[in-house]
Amino acid sequence: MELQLQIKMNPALFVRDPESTELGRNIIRDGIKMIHEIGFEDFTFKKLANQVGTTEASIYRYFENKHRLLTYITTWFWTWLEYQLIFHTNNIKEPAEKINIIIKLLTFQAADQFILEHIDKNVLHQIVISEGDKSYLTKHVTEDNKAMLFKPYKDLCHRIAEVFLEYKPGFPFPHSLGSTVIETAHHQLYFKDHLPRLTDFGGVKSSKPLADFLHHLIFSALDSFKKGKAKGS
Amino acid sequence: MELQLQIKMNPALFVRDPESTELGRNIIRDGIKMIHEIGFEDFTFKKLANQVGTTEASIYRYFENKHRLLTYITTWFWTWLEYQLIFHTNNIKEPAEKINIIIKLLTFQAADQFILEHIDKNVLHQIVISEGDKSYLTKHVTEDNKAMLFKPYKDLCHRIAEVFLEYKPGFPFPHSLGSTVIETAHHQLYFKDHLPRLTDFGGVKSSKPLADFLHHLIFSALDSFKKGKAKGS
DNA sequence: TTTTAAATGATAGCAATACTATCATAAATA
DNA sequence: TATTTATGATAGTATTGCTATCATTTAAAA
Repeated sequence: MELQLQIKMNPALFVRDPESTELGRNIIRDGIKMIHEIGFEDFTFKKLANQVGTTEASIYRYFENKHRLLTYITTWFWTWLEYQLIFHTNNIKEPAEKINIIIKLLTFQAADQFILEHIDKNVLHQIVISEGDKSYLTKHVTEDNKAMLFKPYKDLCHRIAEVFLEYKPGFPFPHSLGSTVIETAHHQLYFKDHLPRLTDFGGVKSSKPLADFLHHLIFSALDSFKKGKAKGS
Repeated sequence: MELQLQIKMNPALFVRDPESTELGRNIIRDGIKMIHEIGFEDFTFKKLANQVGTTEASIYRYFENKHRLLTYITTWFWTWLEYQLIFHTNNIKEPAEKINIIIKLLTFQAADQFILEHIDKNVLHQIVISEGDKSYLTKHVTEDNKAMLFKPYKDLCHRIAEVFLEYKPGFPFPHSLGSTVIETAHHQLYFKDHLPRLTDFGGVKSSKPLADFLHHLIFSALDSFKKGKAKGS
């Protein structure tokens, strides 16, 4: 059986649905490739048009601007990651085990059970690490947020928060711990490769030490919480 | 006594030292103001020139481009924050108390003992929260890092790491915890204001719940560590 | 199969951005 | 007073970030 998954994206993200045509899928595929190669700042629709073998105008028929395309692909990633979480934690009873799966997913150590022909997920992960924050670090966050553009990120965060609460009912910071863990996973990977002195894993190739760090961070935060007491120490 | 502090900046950050002239200081002052008002993406040297009452060309005599100006001001902030840390923890014996001061500083709850006439530190803090990450999330990080542009950030992180180690010798992730805490302080403040569902402090004005969260995160991570055992749980 | 609609290509154009260069003048320093 | 240094004024250029028009190809509906 070959499993073909289609992630339904928020229509507010695009002008014309890129999944509906060959050209649209090429724009996504080469867009991911190109943003990864030259970085979001140097990336332009003109360059992308050349790569895809189409015109600038045609790309604008799919995406309002390059920022929307970035939000599209990062959002795609969040949706995919939430699906991974649901899939991998299915039938698992122990919340502690679920947390371990979350850590594996965030550090990209879990096997993916389905293939998406035109999307290179490792490259996509790199983009989310290096450029992902830029999708919401803008003056139009509030507007974008109202258009529900960040819902997949919030859904993922909420789902993680629920697992934390399942493990430790009454824990007062499940969402903040959730977003912190997601962000930290990315930042620490970025720092490891580019600013290693900000981490303790400089020079290490494996993402295991990062997983250990996240593991320690999460479980110590949850385990040390005693009901009726928000502060540690 | 009026204390006038001059932060010596890495000359690689500028073409001509903006602290050396009136115009330079105006560029910094209005630059901070303007980046805060319209956001880094929409900010241009032409607009800044208009605001300052000078020409585009003159601004280019001080900074290579707007990205360098951003790095200049965020770096200034890190240097200032490290100084604050040194000042506020001076003569304090207990590492636990030092950690509490770090939390206060990161959540901007500590009083500043000196004035810098042309720099609005609250606005600067907002910029570091909203735009700061963009100074190193580029394709030229490695180059910039070699030019030591991020040294102040790394110094601050290292100093925090030292306090963590002082509190808990042998703790295996002092730098990662340091950078995580710095980043988390900023992200959670940003989320609180713009994407509140990613936090547990939505609607709360005070930064006290964030301070509580950071407090819990740090102390649980440090306290739960037992020698010879890297993992929690 | 025809007709009609939808998607793409080709081309043009325009205001703004991100610079670089030149020269004159004003201000500070030797 | 001579001379360096800083700024202002102005111009120019390639690229970016779009929008618009019209012809053509492709796909869907009649």
